Amino acid sequence: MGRSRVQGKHAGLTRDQVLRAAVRLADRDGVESLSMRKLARELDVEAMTLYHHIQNKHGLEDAIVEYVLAESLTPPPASAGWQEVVTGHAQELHRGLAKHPGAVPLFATRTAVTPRTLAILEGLLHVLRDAGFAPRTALHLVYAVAGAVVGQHLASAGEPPPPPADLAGDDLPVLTAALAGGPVTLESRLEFTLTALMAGFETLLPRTP
Amino acid sequence: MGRSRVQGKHAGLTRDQVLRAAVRLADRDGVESLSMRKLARELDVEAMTLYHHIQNKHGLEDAIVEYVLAESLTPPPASAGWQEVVTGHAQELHRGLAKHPGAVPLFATRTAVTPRTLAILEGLLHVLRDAGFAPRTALHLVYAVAGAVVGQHLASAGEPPPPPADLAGDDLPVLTAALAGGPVTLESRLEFTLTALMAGFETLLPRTP
DNA sequence: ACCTGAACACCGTTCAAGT
DNA sequence: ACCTGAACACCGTTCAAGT
Repeated sequence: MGRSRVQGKHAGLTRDQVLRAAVRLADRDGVESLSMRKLARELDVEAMTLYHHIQNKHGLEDAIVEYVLAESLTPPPASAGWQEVVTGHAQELHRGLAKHPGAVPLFATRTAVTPRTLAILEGLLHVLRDAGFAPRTALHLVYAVAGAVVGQHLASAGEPPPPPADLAGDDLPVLTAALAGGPVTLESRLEFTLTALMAGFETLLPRTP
Repeated sequence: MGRSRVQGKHAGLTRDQVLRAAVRLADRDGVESLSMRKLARELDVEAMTLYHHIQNKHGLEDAIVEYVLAESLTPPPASAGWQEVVTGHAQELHRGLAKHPGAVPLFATRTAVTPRTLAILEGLLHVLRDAGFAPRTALHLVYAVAGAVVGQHLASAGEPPPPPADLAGDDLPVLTAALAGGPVTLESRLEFTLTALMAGFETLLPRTP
């Protein structure tokens, strides 16, 4: 709002426009096919122009991850139970990745450490510590949940989920039985993993009967 | 052993040599910098020669994943407790990834469904079913473990593990406390995650006192 | 059969130059 | 300040040709 922009030729390409276009392209065609030149074309600009808004391609990838996280994660409510807070965080992360499937592979290699994500992390740790977890245990717990969510997304980000049911024949009876109810979906895998993790976390807590 | 190789010029580049060189280069420089041309140079051969042994770069990446898994995973002992079998499998996967850090990012996008990996999966499912898990639950369990191991490896495959201790100041007291004992390592994160998962799995089993 | 070389359509990024 | 165009050093892959 209010930036006067009558200097050059196209005038006024913002970093935010660049990032939004990058996320859109990644979601449409996949990150691996996202190139500086293609992104520039999409923005009706020369490729070199982008370097005024981001450092380089690495920086663009980091920024995409930060963008998705900023859009998805909210500070945890300080007055809720730790189970609620942790599963809520997992769900936010899950929805963010589901909304931006093209960005998922970037979560494999890049990490976004921003003031905002650090503040959210601190919020989670605070709730967990108040619930009785030691600070370091709480940090491990958050890493475990985040790693599980990202890990399950990545596992289904590749090719279409391999339906090895046909290959099975009679050699793989238990696998065949397991797949009889249809292919295992990302959602069901994620729900199972988080349920198991949460149940496991409970056992780490000192008894409070 | 025994293949006569006196036909062309260099004579006798095998697929296995190609794969070994690819894994070595990936571990040395990272997958993202692994190129057909570089790999060919390493093997003292023209880039196009590689296409006689692999379909294309995609195929090479799949083959690297298969190579690492074949090297790391063994069929589970049929006569061991399910806890032993599952944690053993997780450890094999962990060691394989630790031995080939350059290949780790590939596990994010590619999946290796070979007769061998399917047989190992069936072995795991068999043990779990005998232990009282429903086939589909067993499959979810294996996916949860594999996703956790890969997820934790990926989380630390990126940049040097972010040491946000200094950024913390006084705004992030619980995080600062959590990091007081030094940075959280891949090993400790993995151990915590697997311990929590295993504890969670126990609660899914019908009581057998 | 196995390997080569030139060629095509791309990349990310630097640098000097334009307005 | 912001944007451009040419240039450099790369890519993966096709294709026709060599032995």
